[in-house]
Amino acid sequence: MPMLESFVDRDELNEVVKNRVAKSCDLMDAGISLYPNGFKKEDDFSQIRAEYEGLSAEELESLDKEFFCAGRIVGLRSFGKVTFFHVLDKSGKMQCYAARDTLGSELYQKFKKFDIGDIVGVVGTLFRTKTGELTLDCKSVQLLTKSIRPLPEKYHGLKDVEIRYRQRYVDLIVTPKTREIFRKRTAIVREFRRFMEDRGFMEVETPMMHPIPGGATARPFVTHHNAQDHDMYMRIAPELYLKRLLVGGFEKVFEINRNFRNEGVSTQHNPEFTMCEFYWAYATFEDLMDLTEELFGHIAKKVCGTTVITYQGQEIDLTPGTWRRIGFLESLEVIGGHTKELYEDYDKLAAYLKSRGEKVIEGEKLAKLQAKLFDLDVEQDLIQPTFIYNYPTDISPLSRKNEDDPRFTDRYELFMTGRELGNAFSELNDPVDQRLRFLDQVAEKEAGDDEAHYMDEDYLRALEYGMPPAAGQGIGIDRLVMLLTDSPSIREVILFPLLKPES
RNA sequence: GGGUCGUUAACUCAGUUGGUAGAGUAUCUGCCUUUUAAGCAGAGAGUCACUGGUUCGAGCCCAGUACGACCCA
Repeated sequence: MPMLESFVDRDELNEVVKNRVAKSCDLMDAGISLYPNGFKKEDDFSQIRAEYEGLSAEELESLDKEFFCAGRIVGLRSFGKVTFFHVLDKSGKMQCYAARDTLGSELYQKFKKFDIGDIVGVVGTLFRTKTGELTLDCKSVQLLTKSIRPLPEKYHGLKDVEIRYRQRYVDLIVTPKTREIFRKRTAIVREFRRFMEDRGFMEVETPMMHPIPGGATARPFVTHHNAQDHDMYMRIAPELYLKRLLVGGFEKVFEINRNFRNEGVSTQHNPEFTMCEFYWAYATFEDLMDLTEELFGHIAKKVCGTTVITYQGQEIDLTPGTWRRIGFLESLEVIGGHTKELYEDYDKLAAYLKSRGEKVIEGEKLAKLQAKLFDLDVEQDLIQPTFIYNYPTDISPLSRKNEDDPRFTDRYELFMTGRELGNAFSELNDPVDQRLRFLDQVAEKEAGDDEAHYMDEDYLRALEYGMPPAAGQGIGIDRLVMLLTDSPSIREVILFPLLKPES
C-alpha cells in the first residue's frame, strides 16, 4: 500500500500515528481489510446488560447464546496470551475477553495489532469474571475501522475546552458527560414538541432567509442570493412569519429552529441558537404564563424526573403554580431597590446608568434606560422562575398595548437563574398601531440604533386582512437545556459552538 | 470593545533566581491466562503557541500577535 507507507515517512506525524500506520500496513499484508463493510451488529451492550446482568456465573454458562456486538475499543489490558478490553457502543461500555486458545493463535496475533480507538465487531458468549464483571468471551474479533490517531488519556480525559469544542467527535468518544448532555438535549426537544402537539399546536417551518429581518431587536447576518441578485438576511426570529399563519387561519402554530444574531459570543450567547416560538389564537399572555409553567414542569419531570432541580448549586423550583409574577416597574423597586424618583427621572436615571458604566445614547427613550436599569440591578437576582410583565410600550414594538394603560403592553419576559429564558406577549393585531410602531422603530434606526426593527409592509398588509387576537412566546432552547443539564456555558449544550477558524 | 488568566510530548500536568526539558498516561521492546487507572523491566518521543526584544545565556523577564477561558460592557 504505497499511500499508507508514504504516510509513515511523513516527518510531521507524531510517533504514535506512525506506529499505527505501520501496524496498519502489517495488518494489510496479513490480508486484513482496515475498513471492511458488512458486519451485522445485532446487540447493544446496554440491552445485554439489562437482560443478563442479574444472572449468576452458572446461569450465564448454560445460556449458550452468541451475541453480535460492535463498537470502539476504549481500554486494553493485555496479558500475553489473553486480553481484556472495553468496547464502547452507542449504549455504553462492556468488557470483552479475547484468549489465544479460543481465537486460535493466528487470529490472536492479528488481534494484538489492534489499538485503543479501533472499531471492532465482536461475537461471543457471556460469562462472569472472578471479580464478577459481566464480560463477552469473544469467539471472534474483527477489525471494522482502523483508528490512526491516539485518543486522549484514559483517566483525566479531554480537558482542553478548545479541543473539546473544535473536535467534538473526540469529546463525545471520551467524555460520558458530553454524551449525556446531548442525549438530554434531544429528549428536551422531543418533550417540548410532544407537549405542544398534545395541546393541538401544529409544527411549521418558516423561512430562515428573510428579505426583511424582523421579529426581534438584533443585528442580522447578511447574505446574498446570486440568481436574484439581492441581499437576504439570516432570520433573527420567525415571529412575523408565524403570525402571518395566524392571519391564514392556523390557530395554534409552533416552530423549533435556529435563529441567527450578529452579536458577540459569551457563556449565554451563540450567534446561532435554537428557539421555540409558538402562537395561540384567542389566548392572552396570561394564558401563556399558565401554559409555560406546565410546559417546564412537564419537560423537567420527563427529563430530570422531578420539577425541583439543581442549577450550579442552586435549587430551582419549577413546580407549576408556584412561579412568581411581578410587574416591570415594580421589579425595579422591589428587587432593584430603586424608587420612582430615579427611574422616572430621565436625567437622574441617565446619570446613574453612566455611573455604573452603562452607555447612554443621546435621545434614547426613558423605557430603554429603564430596561438597562433592569438588566443591571434586577435580572441577576431573579433566581426562581419569575414572570416580569407590563413592559413599556416603547421597547415592545410588536406587543398589544394594555387596555388600562397604553404606556405598557401585555407582555412578559421569563427569568430564572438570573437570565432570560422567554419573551411573550398578547399580539398587536391592529395594523394602524403596528404601522406607527414600525415608523417609530425606523426613526430609531435612522437615529443610529442598528438593532431597531425594519418596516415590513407585507406584514402590515397581512394584519390589514385581520389577525385574530392571539398570544405568542419564544423560549430559548439552548438556555433551557443549560438549565436542565446544569451546564454553566451555552457551548456545553451546542454540539459545534461557534469558534474562530483554525489558522 | 475593555480587563484578567492560559497556551510545555498525542493526552493530563510539573518546571526553583534566567543556566543541558520533566512526570504519569499513551506508544515501542521483553515477560505475563481473570485484569479493569492491570503489573514488572527497559526504550523512544518536544518548533516550550507565534514574532520580536533584553541578556554571555530565555520555557521563565519585556513588547506585540494568534487562539481559548473567565469577568465587565
